[in-house]
Amino acid sequence: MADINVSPAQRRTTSGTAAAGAEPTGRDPAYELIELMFFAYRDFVGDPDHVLERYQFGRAHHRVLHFVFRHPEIRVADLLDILKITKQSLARVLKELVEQGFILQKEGQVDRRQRLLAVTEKGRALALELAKLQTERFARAIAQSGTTRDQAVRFLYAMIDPEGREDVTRMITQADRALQRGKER
Amino acid sequence: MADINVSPAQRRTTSGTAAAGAEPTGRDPAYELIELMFFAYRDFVGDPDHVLERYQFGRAHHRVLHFVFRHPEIRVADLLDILKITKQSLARVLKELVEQGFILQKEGQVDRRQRLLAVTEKGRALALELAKLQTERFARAIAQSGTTRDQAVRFLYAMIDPEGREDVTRMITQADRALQRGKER
DNA sequence: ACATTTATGTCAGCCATGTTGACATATTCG
DNA sequence: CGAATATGTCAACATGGCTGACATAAATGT
Repeated sequence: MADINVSPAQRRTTSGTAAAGAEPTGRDPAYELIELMFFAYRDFVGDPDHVLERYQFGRAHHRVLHFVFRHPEIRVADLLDILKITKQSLARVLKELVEQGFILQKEGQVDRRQRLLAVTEKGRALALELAKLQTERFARAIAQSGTTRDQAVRFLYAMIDPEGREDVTRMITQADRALQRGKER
Repeated sequence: MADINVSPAQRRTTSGTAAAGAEPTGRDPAYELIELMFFAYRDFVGDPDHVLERYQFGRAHHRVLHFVFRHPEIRVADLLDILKITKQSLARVLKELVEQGFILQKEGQVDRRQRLLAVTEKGRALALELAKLQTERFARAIAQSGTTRDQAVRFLYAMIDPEGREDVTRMITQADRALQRGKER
């Protein structure tokens, strides 16, 4: 309650469309938003970064751990598809996560070529710890900015390429359901 | 007007505080927001990435070019301070930007140890092109999400570490003024 | 005036994480 | 059975961070 910050927006009078004598070549660049996005993301990933140092892990490990946590028994190919990296890149970090006991691989039951990935209890704990850090940042940001959670969701969603939105939506709801099933069991 | 998208938020009923029989260890992780932020940022930097390929530049070049564009005659030390990288890292990309005529360095008038950095006309053009791509993404996101620009600004601002906010605010307003002076001249 | 500090540059090497290309293995499928 | 698929692995390379050490020129303090 104490921390309603003075935001840069309060110093602004106009926004967007140039009223001054500029060329009519589209709209004014939104430098403020661009830079805020840059710094916001930097801090957003900064929290987990610090924790991951404990295990000599980097952001790549975080991403793998997070999405494996969110998609228990995910196939390697699907994980690659989410991360949009090559299997060689994945192999390096995945190897370390497996060796240190955060993730385990098991042979697929229906298709034995598959190496299904899932987090161990240790992996779950770390993934949760990192997610909570980021969740708290969002909670603070939402509260302090006077936005609603849904506004933030809609805004970030709309920042994604239109072609990719459907996939992301599907992915998220699917993960939510999978995690829900895990809890019930 | 045609493109009011169906956002993931519309499928949700509750949000945040767990009503189910979970442990009262803080709030539910905001996986949706976390992942949306990840994909939003990926696409946000993706646009410039494609353009930069033309010059064999990467994101590092983009960041340098952008902040030099925004802070004409910036000192090397100040640029390092904004980017939070080492001078050795900066040197590599800066060298290429100078060699290819996007940025020029001039000796400081008052303190001749300084190498003040500024974009050339070519550099300005590229920086503007990239900024416009990102601006369009924001404009779309704001329009389609039914947020206001100020809401977005306040939200992103509040995502930044509290300790860093003042600096960011100061930096942005200062850059705005510098750019304004440049226009008037 | 001279010693110190400051602003910047540079060399060398390391690390993390991405890439491509080629090839191996096991399994499934038509 | 042969082709396609899922995965793993080896080797080499690119990018962009990092540390440490050292060099130079200019400013600054006593």
